[in-house]
Amino acid sequence: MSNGARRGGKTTREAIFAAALALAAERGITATTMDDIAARAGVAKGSLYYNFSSKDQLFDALLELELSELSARLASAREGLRGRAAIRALVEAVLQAMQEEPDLARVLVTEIFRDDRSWVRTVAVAREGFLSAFQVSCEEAAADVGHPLRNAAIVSAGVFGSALLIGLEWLLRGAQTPRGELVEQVAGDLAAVLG
Amino acid sequence: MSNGARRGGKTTREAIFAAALALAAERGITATTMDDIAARAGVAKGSLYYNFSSKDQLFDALLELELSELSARLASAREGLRGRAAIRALVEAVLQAMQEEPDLARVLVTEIFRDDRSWVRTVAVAREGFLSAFQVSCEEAAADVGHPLRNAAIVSAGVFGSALLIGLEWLLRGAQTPRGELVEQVAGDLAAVLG
DNA sequence: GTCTATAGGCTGATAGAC
DNA sequence: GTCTATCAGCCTATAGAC
Repeated sequence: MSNGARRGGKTTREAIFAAALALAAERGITATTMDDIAARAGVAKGSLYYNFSSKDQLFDALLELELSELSARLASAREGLRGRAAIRALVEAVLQAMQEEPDLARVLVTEIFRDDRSWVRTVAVAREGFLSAFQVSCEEAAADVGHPLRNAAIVSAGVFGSALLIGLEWLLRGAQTPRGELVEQVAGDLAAVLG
Repeated sequence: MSNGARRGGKTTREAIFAAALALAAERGITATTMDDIAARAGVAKGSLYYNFSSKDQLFDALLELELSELSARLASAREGLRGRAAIRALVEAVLQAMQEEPDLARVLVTEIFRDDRSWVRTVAVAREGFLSAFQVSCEEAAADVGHPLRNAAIVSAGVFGSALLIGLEWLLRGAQTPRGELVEQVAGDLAAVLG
């Protein structure tokens, strides 16, 4: 087949990515072998090395693709909004992403704190992008209520951390409450509790 | 040597645990080999298998030990306190643990979301213990301000998540602000921002 | 572009001396 | 209890046919 071969509607590259992401979510990247990926993708191992120069490079490319899509989603969620409304939209976008791509969420959480891998830079850049989006909105929200932040970077990390664990707990419980409602409820509850 | 042999003040078992934890923090458990652990601990590989039946069992024992110590610390931090004061004490205890044992923090974060390992139950039990400590205090705090929680489990997960990412960001920036001050500041800032 | 076959290195685990 | 020596299996990566 010519470049961009298709298998059941997917290019070979896409099939490889899908298999690699699913397996990495199940057992972690290190424990995922090239044989596993080839088998799940329905291609031969040789095709993996035709499309990617190594296992590390495969996962670096996969993470870069997924992270750039995620960044775009967060950016568009915040578009046209500011302050508290923007924060709520960002949190809701995080929840939506976790719900729609739980495999990606799991891989990111387990890889985002590692610093010895070849894709550290890819992940670090994305992490900072997420946090800075939250930080801008947090500073706006604080200014809006006349309460300037002393430690904006740490506060926005806190908001991001809430969003992550709230998402995990929510998914664990079957994601019953609708996203918008959940964000509204929990934001109010957290403010009351932290006072 | 008789049972409980010592190497530089540590029993062999302790030396093995210390080496295993440090290596797992650097590269993850899967990527840490028994040869690495033996070399860093200054013992022969045979001694690893004399003290533990397998690599999985070694890490299960390590995590169980560390998690039970962590649980005890959180429980004693909350002792005699309720509501907001208890929440602040819990968050501060989390920050202290992350500061004093960054290796453990990193390993826990990366392993806590995996569900295919032999130590899942060990980690899951600890996770639920942490969250329920937060949940009790959150419900008290909410009741104290006449704002009953609609989703206590999710809200307490949110508080725990804040504590985790706040701790990471704080450590990343050199842990300059003293813990107590940081918790007080950030709790107020978060409440203002989330409104 | 995709396949099969195979090389070469590393890893978990065991056996047996001391 | 701790050591050294060694094995059997698995994993990344390459070579070459089609």
